[in-house]
Amino acid sequence: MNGKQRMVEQSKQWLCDALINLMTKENFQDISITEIAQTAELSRKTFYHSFKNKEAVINYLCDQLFDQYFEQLLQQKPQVGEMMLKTTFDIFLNFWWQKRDLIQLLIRQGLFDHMNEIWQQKAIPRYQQFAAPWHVQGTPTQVNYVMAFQLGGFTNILRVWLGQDQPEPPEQIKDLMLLAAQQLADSLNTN
Amino acid sequence: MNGKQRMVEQSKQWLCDALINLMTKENFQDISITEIAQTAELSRKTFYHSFKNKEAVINYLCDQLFDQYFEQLLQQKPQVGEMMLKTTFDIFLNFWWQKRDLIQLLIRQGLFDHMNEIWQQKAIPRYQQFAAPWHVQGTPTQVNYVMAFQLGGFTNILRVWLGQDQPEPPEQIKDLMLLAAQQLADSLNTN
DNA sequence: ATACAAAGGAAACATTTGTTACCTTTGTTT
DNA sequence: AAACAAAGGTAACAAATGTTTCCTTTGTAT
Repeated sequence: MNGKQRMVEQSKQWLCDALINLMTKENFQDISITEIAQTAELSRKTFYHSFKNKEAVINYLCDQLFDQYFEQLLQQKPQVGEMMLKTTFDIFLNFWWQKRDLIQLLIRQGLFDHMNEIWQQKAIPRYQQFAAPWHVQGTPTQVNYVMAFQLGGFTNILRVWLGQDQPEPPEQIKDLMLLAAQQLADSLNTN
Repeated sequence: MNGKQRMVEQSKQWLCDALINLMTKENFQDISITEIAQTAELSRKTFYHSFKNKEAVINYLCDQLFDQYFEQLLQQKPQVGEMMLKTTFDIFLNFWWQKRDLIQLLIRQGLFDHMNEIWQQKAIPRYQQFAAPWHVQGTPTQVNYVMAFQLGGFTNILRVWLGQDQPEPPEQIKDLMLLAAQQLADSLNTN
């Protein structure tokens, strides 16, 4: 990354930070571009040079979050076989526990689904080149749906978990998630 | 419902229809309130009387969809025990298959998560007074997470399914969903 | 070192948004 | 039937949005 690009990225980051900062005090809807630019000590022109609108800032933020998550997942690459689901849960829960302040802010501002949209769009292609718990056998279509189901389940647990004012520590949620998966499995076995 | 209320509901419905109509031709972001009002042959004043903004129209629409779904679910109330999960899948898939044109429109316009948000918020309290497949034993917290997981899974399958130009017929998806649940169950049993 | 391209600032601009004031129409109540 | 309240229409309004013009600054390339 050269100096020019770094300059742009820096501006984007400042605008992001400004928006997050404002969101702790004010409703997302009521925050104006002028306000964001002023807080970031940049001109409105620079805002519109960096982003299309307010939502695009959230997109950028979520993109970054997602990339961080995937980086961490690749480092601690869960091994296929036993414990894989548990390890994946662990990485998932610990990552989002670290980011809980930001996520709670997004949830309170009604922007969680915005994140979810980006998450789902980026996750599906990425997981296709990666051994995930749902990567068992099956046609590509089957894998896709199995993945969608589990990914949706994970994300929604995240929503419920961090949507609370005082979320439980990640270890407790891990047990609850295992129970959730187990109960689903049981409801199949009664047929 | 008296005539006055009916009048308001009628206006809301016309505005809804107008927005849906415009969304088939134009990007949601680019549709102005003026345009919606003109298409509905009502004044901007009436729009602002009925809704806070464009998003509120989508909320209203999604509220209606949700209520319709739940009505159908209560009519065909799946019985606890065997086949419950399958019956629930059936109702779910057939309902959304009927509504696929609208859902596909929402997905293409990036409004699926908007629907998801409303869905999740309304579903969790409702399902608490209703025997659902995840209503097995456990503390309220446990039931809540089990429910969140499955609900998120269902919704995300819906996204992937109807996000396609030519979605498979519901029967095929039902098999895929059962497979998804089964594979999750299997990945637990290998531990 | 100079020329060049990309980024930022200032300010003006048309549009859109959300709100308001005033008036007319319509359904409800007594 | 008369009075009233709620809804719709017209038109004006301030504020915010998104775009443009012109100019300055700052890295990059030759």
